[in-house]
Amino acid sequence: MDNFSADWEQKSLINELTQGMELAKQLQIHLNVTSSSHETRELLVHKILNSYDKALSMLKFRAPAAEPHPELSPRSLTGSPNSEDSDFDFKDHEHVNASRKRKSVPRWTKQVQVCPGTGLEGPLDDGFSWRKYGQKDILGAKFPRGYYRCTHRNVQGCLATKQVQRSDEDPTIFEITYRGRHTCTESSRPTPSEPNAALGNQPQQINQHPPQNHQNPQETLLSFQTGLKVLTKDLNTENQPVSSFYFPSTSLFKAENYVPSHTMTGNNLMTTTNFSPSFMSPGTSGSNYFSVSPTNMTSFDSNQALPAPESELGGIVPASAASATTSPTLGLDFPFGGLDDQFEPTFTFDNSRFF
DNA sequence: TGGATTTGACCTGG
DNA sequence: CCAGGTCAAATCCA
Repeated sequence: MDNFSADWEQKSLINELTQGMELAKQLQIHLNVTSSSHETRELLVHKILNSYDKALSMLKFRAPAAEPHPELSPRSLTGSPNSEDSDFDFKDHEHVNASRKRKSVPRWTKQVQVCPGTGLEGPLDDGFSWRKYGQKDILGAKFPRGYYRCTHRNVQGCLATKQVQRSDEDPTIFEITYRGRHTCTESSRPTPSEPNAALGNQPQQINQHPPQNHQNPQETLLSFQTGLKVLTKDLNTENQPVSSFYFPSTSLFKAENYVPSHTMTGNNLMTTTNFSPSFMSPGTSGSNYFSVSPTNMTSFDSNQALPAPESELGGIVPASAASATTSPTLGLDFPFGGLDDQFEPTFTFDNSRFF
């Protein structure tokens, strides 16, 4: 695996950089062509940024072979969660190595901006069902942080959790940190039939899990259209270890998917939906699939990807469900008033912070 | 009535 | 010791 991964990763890296260069060339051409629309240019810019972002992520994550230590400890459902969660932070790179011990749970952050006027209440619906289990005031933060876990935790043992923190500087921005992958099956994924998913209003989430390719771009897109903007800055992911059960073959599979996925995504977004360029921000299409090291990807796929159409991230939102019932579901429910109604969610992944 | 949210207390890591 | 994260009882809502 190592060899394969390393090799694949290197190729992917080269591929991303090459792609970025090609896109830059295209952009240059478009800049000289009056007929080219602003959107087109912006789109190219986003793609370029995305490519570089991926490339950087690959370099950053090139970690020691990632290996998922799968510790599947089924953490006792009741047990102190900390163990798992505490996992590790990608925040510090260094920790990564050190963290080897801990099983880390994949973790990635997105920033979602909710724009007023969109009518979205919850900022995001990532397609998963989340249940809020806590809220805490964070030092230095104006707004409290909300803690959510997968609704199916008890039933299916899905350990995915997410934290939603509203930005101090811009209340319309929510930083969502996802941890762990969804191991639950469809339950979470929003089925068309499900109210959650269906809710058009909901902001959809945009989850992006790194690894994923899975999701229906279209669904996502639709959601997006609703009003979300997703900016994915970075993603971090770790791989998840847990997946012992995931299919072995993944790597290949992923690899294949991986590449294409971007493309697809990008295309879909653009063609299928009319996203505003902004939407496509670097993060967006690309970001969704951001770069995750192959290794990681592997893991992800299996887990999240599939199930998760939800969000790729796994994260976000139960809201959907919630939305149906209560706004909070999304996970963005903060007591503070109402932003919700009117924001356009933008997701941003920050890998940076993890590095 | 069941499921979800709220919220203060408790636990854990740095 | 402190801050972050989770638990769990109380409460709310459909």
